[in-house]
Amino acid sequence: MKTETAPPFVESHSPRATGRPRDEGVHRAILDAAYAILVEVGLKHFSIDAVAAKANVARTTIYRRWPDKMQLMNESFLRAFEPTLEFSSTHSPRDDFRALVISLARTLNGPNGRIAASVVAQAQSDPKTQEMFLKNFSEPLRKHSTALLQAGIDKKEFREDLNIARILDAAVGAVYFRLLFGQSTGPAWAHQLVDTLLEGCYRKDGQ
Amino acid sequence: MKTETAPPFVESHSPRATGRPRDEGVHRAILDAAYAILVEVGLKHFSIDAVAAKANVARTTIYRRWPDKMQLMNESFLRAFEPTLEFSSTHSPRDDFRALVISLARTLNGPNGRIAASVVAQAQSDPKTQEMFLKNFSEPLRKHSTALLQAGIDKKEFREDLNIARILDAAVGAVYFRLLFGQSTGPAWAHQLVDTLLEGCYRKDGQ
Amino acid sequence: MKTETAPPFVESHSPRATGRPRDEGVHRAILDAAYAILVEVGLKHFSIDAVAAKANVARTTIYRRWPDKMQLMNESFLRAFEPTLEFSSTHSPRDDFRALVISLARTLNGPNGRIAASVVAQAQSDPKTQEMFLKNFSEPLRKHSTALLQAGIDKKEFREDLNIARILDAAVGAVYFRLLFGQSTGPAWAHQLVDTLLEGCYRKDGQ
Amino acid sequence: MKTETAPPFVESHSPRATGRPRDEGVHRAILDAAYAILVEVGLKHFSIDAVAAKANVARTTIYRRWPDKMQLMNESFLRAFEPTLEFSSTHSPRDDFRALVISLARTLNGPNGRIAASVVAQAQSDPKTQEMFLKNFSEPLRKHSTALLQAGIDKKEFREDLNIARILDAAVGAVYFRLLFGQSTGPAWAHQLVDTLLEGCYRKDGQ
DNA sequence: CCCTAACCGAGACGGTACGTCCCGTCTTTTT
DNA sequence: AAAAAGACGGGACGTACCGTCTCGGTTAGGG
Repeated sequence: MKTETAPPFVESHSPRATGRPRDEGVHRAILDAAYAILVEVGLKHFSIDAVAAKANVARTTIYRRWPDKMQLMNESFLRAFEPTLEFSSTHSPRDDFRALVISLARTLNGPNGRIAASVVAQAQSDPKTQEMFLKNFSEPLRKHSTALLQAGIDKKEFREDLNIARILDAAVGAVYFRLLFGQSTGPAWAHQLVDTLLEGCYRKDGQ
Repeated sequence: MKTETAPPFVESHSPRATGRPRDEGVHRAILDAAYAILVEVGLKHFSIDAVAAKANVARTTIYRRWPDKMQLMNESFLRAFEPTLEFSSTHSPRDDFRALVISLARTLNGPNGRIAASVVAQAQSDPKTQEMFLKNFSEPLRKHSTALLQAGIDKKEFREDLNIARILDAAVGAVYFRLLFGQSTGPAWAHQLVDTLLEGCYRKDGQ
Repeated sequence: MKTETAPPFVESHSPRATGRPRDEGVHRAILDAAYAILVEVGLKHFSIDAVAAKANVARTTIYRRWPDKMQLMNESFLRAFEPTLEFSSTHSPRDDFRALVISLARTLNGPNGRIAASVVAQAQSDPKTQEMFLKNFSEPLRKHSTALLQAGIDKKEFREDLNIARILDAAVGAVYFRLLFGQSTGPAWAHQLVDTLLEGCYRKDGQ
Repeated sequence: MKTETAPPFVESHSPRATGRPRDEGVHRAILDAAYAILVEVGLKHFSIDAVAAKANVARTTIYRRWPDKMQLMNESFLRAFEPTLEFSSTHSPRDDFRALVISLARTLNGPNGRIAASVVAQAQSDPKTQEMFLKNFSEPLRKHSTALLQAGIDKKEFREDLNIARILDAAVGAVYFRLLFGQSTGPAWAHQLVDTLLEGCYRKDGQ
């Protein structure tokens, strides 16, 4: 009877067994170009031709790595937001939550905001983009936030019956809505938002 | 250089005295077709050709009335949401607010939600669409909601220092975020959302 | 008194009932450009892009009129050879035949020869081209030649059992073979060819 | 005393003394694949990729041996027609000539005909192919045929002033023309052709 | 018996051209 | 004038091959 447990963390995609290896610089150049175009001239002028020209790369080279425009944009988005996912954890749940929301708001207030908005727009006509956004970006953040708020409950700081999911819907939704309609999500605004939301989180008794 | 853009809502003074008058039925047929296409096959396949074909109308006829694709979509959106703007007012501010949010959530949960999502997507590369959405749709709703919540404060039902604007950011943002990412905004969810938000609105004393 | 005879040669395809009529100058410009490219730089560099550029026309305009490269080339060929189909008829069958072969040889010896060679090449991977060549170019010429040689038989100038089809195979084949392999088909050569072929056509008796 | 066995002039046809020798089987596999593709799916789908796939060989391996597509096709053609060049010689010039033409017609009537037609097509945009065809295929056959007809003259079987070159132009041209336009060159047809041509070759006196 | 140069597979890369889909403008006839 | 029909210039799409260029892994012969 072979239990035959597969090795726990094997990367199944054997990276490169044969053939000329891909030029990593090209990869970077393309993503950089894609990022720059999205930020500078926007979604409407984001075309494979434009990216290829800006990256000094043949159009075919792009198609060799990404099946279409949308996938390229998705990866461009992911790369732009990868370093963003550093969550700081302190003692205080409310401070952590505040920091998290403000961090999100600040990020989306900068150039990366244009990328995120483009991705959201694209997601309206591309299920893959939608899925990517949720799975690779939204859910991790949500998972972390949930834990954070739960800690607040455990510490008796927040109400026991707090509906964590809705608080997060509200916080994240508010930030995105303003992003999508050209309204800044600066620190002052973000502070107000968090304060307002936290107000409903505390315990009614002696606080 | 004929700009020739007829205003969406005809002013009372008729500028032309001669020539064949515009067929009003054609106007409706086009908007109906635009609506149907957006709802049925989505933003990606929304093209002037498709609308013209579905409306049994020549492409020229569309361009005579709308300067481009985007304006047509905008008007299609406005028409779809015009009858939605019925606000019911009862005695209780909290019930009114609840009703309002649930009404918005329900509307966006139906076929009209696809239109709204398309408009939001388009707004990312078209300032005019953004402006239209804010001015003709978002602001009226916001104005009404603000009054509603203010009434709650005046009635001493809500905290005096309630940040109305942020509560609305949160409520509206949450609904749109879920709309944009394919998550339903059904009544149960909407109820939870409102309950959670209201929790932070009440006065701390005996309520 | 109007006898009202229907026009003898009505084109059944109602040419253009509605819509903006096609610009005939564009048609000419495209065919001219196609012709020039085939003659000057040859089949290998004959591309839709090149033709469009030379004709100062959008690529799409070409595709609106011809389904693909090959059909364009075919029409270019037909137009180049249309004025060639003037057959002169004198009293003497042998002179007529001689004139015909020499005429064909001379035509193919000039710039039009490059077009014809390109068409023959293309016919090897496109049945439509093959059919077009045979039906619109080869057969008319063959039909006329057959009549011509038959007249020679009727006049007792040629042998009664003359195999007209084979004589034509030989004459036409010889000209094309030389065309296809870069050997000139000048008048001297053509004369020799015809003389040689005619030698087998005469009656054996006192002639 | 130096033995100095260094070869005075290096033979050009032994370029490498070291390294892994080329696999002869690969050479055959490639040419077989090229032949098969040309015969089965035609010139249009004859691509290096297709040949490589069919031969189970890397594209590089092909390019190491042939500079480009055209040269590969040329060699494929030559190999296909190499064994064809067996000329049978009997006593009778007219029979030999007849046999020769029929043999050519029969060969081109079979699968090899597709190769030959492809080569002729390619020759229209590649001088090297043209030269190859003439030098390696056409001329040897022509040289042999010329000798054969000359023998007929010498034997007083054919006319003294017979224009051998034109007779050959006619015979070969006729066969190729039919090949290039999808008309069979079967034995019956070939017989008729030869008979017709021979008719003009005989002496006028008592034969 | 190992060294080494060439072979072989695989595939990246810069390119060219293809044929398609829309865009928004224009030109013409019919109503 | 409006309306239908469709030509036109143009931009971008994604695909198919071209011929060149690295790679890692394999074979023989020559030292």
